[in-house]
Amino acid sequence: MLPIGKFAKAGGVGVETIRFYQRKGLLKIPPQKGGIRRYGDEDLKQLKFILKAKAAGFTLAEIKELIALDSSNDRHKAYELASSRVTALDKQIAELKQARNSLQQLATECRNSKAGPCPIIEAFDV
Amino acid sequence: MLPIGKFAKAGGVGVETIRFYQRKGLLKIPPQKGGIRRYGDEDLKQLKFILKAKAAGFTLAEIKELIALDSSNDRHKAYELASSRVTALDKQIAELKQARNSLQQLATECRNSKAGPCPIIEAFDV
DNA sequence: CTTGACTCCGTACTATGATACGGTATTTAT
DNA sequence: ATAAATACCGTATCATAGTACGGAGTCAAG
Repeated sequence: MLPIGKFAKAGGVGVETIRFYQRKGLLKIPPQKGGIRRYGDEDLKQLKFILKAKAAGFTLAEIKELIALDSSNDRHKAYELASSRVTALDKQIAELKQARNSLQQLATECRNSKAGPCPIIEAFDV
Repeated sequence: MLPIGKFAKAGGVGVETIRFYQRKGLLKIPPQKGGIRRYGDEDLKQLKFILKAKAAGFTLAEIKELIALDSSNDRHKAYELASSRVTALDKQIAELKQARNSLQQLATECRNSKAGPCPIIEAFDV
């Protein structure tokens, strides 16, 4: 049973982030021993859940929803949330790829051409 | 020469966004006719520059830098900004792809399996 | 048994990118 | 010529995701 500092370190986040998640209702407040909260494996699991979902692009609000589904075991809702996130990710990835390729193109042109205005600036200019 | 409302519409943004960009120094304040600002082609070009650069993932602060480069014509700096943005985009795209694929996998599993706990929740849980 | 590290709590502040509000001035359409 | 629609300006507020601060309490090691 870890105090908040070690718990945060175990999750790779700051102490204030833990407290922030608690205030947001994403992490429950564990039982206290003499005013000091002690965190166990379940809490760490929950924290890692949050961090993984975050890495998948879920917002904290969506993560809160997912956590609620955990109790209700509403697979359909979970499926929908995941699917719409996949769609959103696809869109975002496509956009970023597009931006990435144009930008790469411009950077190369900028390096290869000596005369005239910088192609990078110019491209955004038109 | 358009007033701010039509100018904003022409760029596909809100009036307040124009004013916000002006305050941030991204858009210059055009000459006024009796207290009312009138926007021309150059202003629209500048606005579209900002929007395109934003779409490429530049922050407003970076865009401000790019705009400054426009005047100084510092190709080397522009190349560096673009390159580091390409690198950042590559990293971001890779991460999103990873997240996307795991999530897709989970969504499929969730739909195909009937028994046991929801794989989506479970995956984040472990 | 004290000193230093850690915790708790509430509140405030940060960054980013807008968006809204309220009062005044100006423009435009009828 | 007057009323509705716009514009101007400064300030405030929002959303998201934290980060920081100050004072009081607690814990652990020498």
